[in-house]
Amino acid sequence: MEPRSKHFRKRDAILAYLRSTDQHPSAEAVYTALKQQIPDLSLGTVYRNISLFKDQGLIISLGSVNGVERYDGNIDPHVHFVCTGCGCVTDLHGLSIPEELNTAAAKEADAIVDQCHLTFHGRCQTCV
Amino acid sequence: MEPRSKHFRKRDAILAYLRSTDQHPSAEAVYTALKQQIPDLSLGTVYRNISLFKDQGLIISLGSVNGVERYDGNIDPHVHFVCTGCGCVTDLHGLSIPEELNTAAAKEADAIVDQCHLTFHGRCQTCV
DNA sequence: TTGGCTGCAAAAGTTTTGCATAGCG
DNA sequence: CGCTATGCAAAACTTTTGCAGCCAA
Repeated sequence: MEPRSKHFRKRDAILAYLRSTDQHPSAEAVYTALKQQIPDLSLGTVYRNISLFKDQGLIISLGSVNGVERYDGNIDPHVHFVCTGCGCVTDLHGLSIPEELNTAAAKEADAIVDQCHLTFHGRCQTCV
Repeated sequence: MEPRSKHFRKRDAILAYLRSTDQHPSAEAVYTALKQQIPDLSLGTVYRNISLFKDQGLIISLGSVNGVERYDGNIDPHVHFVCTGCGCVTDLHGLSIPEELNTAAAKEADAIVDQCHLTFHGRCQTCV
């Protein structure tokens, strides 16, 4: 993505990074990764922009893993696996969430449902 | 549940409370609720015991809602709805997680899967 | 006496926020 | 000249931890 202008350089970089990786990084991880290319980036800016993206629906939060919130720039519904050992998060693209669950959930919860997260927890191969 | 002894009075109370409510409380909420009956309860004790119960598999963590971790004393697999407005968490007992997803997930993740969380996010009736 | 549970308070870690500055239009 | 984005540092908040006291065996 071409930066819109110098003014949005950092905001764009943060979103681009979240979209480019499948690591489901934390705010700190985004900061560390971008700090190399953008030395004057500050952690506050990362948090502020991530919060913005979340509100705008440009990214989703996967919730906390070991006390740290993780984010996903891929807002297509998909399934996750979280390793309770190393905290890695991987996509399970082979699985899908049955379509009928969404409407059934909205009906039973008597609510407006806008997201559905299906997450498996366990131990990855290196952490068994 | 009858307290085993004075020695375990608080531990038992915390677990009993988690099992008795369908509110999916945070540590602070457990503390506040029990503080009335047990005035000398401390927040550290709640956190310590909750952490213990989690390790023992007596309760499960539902992840963070608005930056606060929520717990469920019902360890039977079931589906949740989380309101992004008020942060309330409700059980959707009418839905179930398709059995075949579990084995498929373990296979694709090439991992040992021990938990599966299916959570819908949206707005409850009072928060629409 | 020993070992486990707890209160209390300090510490640690994460996330938010206030303020001043700089860049864009 | 506003308005927005940002750096920096302080603050807020949640959760963990060290230490001393207490109770049961």
